[in-house]
Amino acid sequence: MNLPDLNVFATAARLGSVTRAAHALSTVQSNVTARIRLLERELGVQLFDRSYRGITLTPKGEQLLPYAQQMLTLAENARSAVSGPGDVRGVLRIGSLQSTASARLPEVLKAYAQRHDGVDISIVTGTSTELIDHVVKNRLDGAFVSGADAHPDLDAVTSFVEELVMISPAQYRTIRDYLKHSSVPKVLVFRIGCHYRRQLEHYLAGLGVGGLNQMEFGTIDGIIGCVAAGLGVSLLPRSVVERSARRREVRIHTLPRSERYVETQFVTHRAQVRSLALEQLTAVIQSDKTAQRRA
Amino acid sequence: MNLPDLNVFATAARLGSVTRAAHALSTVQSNVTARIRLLERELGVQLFDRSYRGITLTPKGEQLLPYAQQMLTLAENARSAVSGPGDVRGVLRIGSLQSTASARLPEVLKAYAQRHDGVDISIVTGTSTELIDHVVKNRLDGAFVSGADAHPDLDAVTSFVEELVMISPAQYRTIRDYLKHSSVPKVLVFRIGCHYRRQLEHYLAGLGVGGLNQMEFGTIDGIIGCVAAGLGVSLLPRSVVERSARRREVRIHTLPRSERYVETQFVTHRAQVRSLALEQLTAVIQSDKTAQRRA
DNA sequence: ACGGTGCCATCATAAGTAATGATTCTTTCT
DNA sequence: AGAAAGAATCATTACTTATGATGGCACCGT
Repeated sequence: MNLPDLNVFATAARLGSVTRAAHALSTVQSNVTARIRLLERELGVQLFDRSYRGITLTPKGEQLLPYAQQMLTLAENARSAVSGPGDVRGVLRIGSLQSTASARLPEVLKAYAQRHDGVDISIVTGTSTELIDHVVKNRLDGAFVSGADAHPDLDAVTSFVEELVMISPAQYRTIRDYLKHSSVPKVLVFRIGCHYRRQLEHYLAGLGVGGLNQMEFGTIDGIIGCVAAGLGVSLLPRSVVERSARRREVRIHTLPRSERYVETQFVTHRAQVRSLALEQLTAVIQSDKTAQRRA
Repeated sequence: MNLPDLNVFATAARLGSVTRAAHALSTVQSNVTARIRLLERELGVQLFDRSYRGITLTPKGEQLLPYAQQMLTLAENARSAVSGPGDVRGVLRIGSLQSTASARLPEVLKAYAQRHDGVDISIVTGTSTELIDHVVKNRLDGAFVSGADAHPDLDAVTSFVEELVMISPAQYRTIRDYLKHSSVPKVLVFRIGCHYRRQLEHYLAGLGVGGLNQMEFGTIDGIIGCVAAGLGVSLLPRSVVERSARRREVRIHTLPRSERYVETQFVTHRAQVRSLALEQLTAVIQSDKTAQRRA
């Protein structure tokens, strides 16, 4: 087992294709095949299932992948610890809530990219529960989530504090006003699992509203648009609403203090070896946070 | 950077000699030299200082070593995760208090060796503070210590609960009896830093005895012998005293409940990748503990 | 001072591994 | 059936690694 071969393995696993891995590694297809076969022979197990459409990891391959990744990041870290950072490169797989992605991430990523280009960042969005699962299962290097209820396998740092606001069609001046006019309030939420939804339910329960009529959305603008059109209300970070092109079409209701704030945390796997790129990203998040606090 | 070369590097670092590393790895000296030089060229730093007596790590080399070790244990772990454990081999560097080493370790090591031979274990003894430092600095894989005051970098599991007893020359029937006859009590202890010493001071302070006259020893039998000869008193685990050939020559005083027990813990580095051999050792320790409890 | 000893570096050569490009095999899509 | 996409195989070339012999350096004992 040696590191170059593990790198070939990990790349092929990521790209799902021998040919594409060969291109990515600037070598030829037959070589990638040979390296992988060597690994398989050495370990005595099949790592990939081959098909006409490419390759997919076998369960054994899935098992090997995290080890391979850790060894490779350790090698990277060792290199830069010993012979100076050089330019950090690699891939960071980051997850984010959609609201964070649209309102907060651009700034963070811009700051990050300015300081450290050479790192490719891929962002996937999802609900907190999904993202946390991905980080735990090592399919993401880190994620911005809400309410990471102190998961034992995760490290979390608070990255943003969001003010939540409720939005309603523009004609209602207060939330009670809206509730009065719609016997069963309609609530527009992101996909199920989103943390904001619980917050919203809790708040409305406090106002004596029980059964919610829920609609699920994939995009922020969809939600705001539908609220504007009178379809229902929603709960979103103020930063998201303010940034929307359609913000004049809805009314923004400030929430009582106790319900108002929600923390977005950046979570990473505790037991995993942290790549330099990831260290740098957390550093940027931290500095962004202090900048925010000063403002 | 590849794993075989890192293994050469780590072995050479451990043995402090190119030639001996070559023997240990069943290759030739010139090859070891070449592998190391390749690593040095690749990283652009000097890893060893060469002298006529062998080689020693440079600071850069020291930096690299823990990374190399982690990658190598990860490779081992990966291999056995994917293609079954095979036989685990390697080196475990374990630290122990001298009292634990003489009274408790033989049993543990015997149980371990029965189940998993092929692992070489080296035991070094020292005081808790020394050993903890070694584990933190990664010069030991684990250590049996007392009073590992929740060091943030260490994981600790309680491995033995020792009953401490005081021993005095045989003619004194109680501790007070001894104290009456010697205005400044002499206390025989292991090297400074030993946790038992604090315990003893605390206990004697409770009996109204202040300034202790202390003598330092390197061996258990030395202490017991000197106590027998009337030189002073000491505080030791009952298991140690009972096992001594000279136990009839001293009197054993049971301590009050509150001072009686001390826990020996097995500590390991929290952030370090754990080798399989180390996992197995902790497993043996755990099972030994439950066996002990049942007895 | 001088040969002996232990240790590392260097070098030419042999042995072994890895990369390439061309070709073949397999599976699906049209 | 033919085309397309993708992986395996293979002979060849390029490169790395291992070997054993040799040389150099710093000490040690006489």
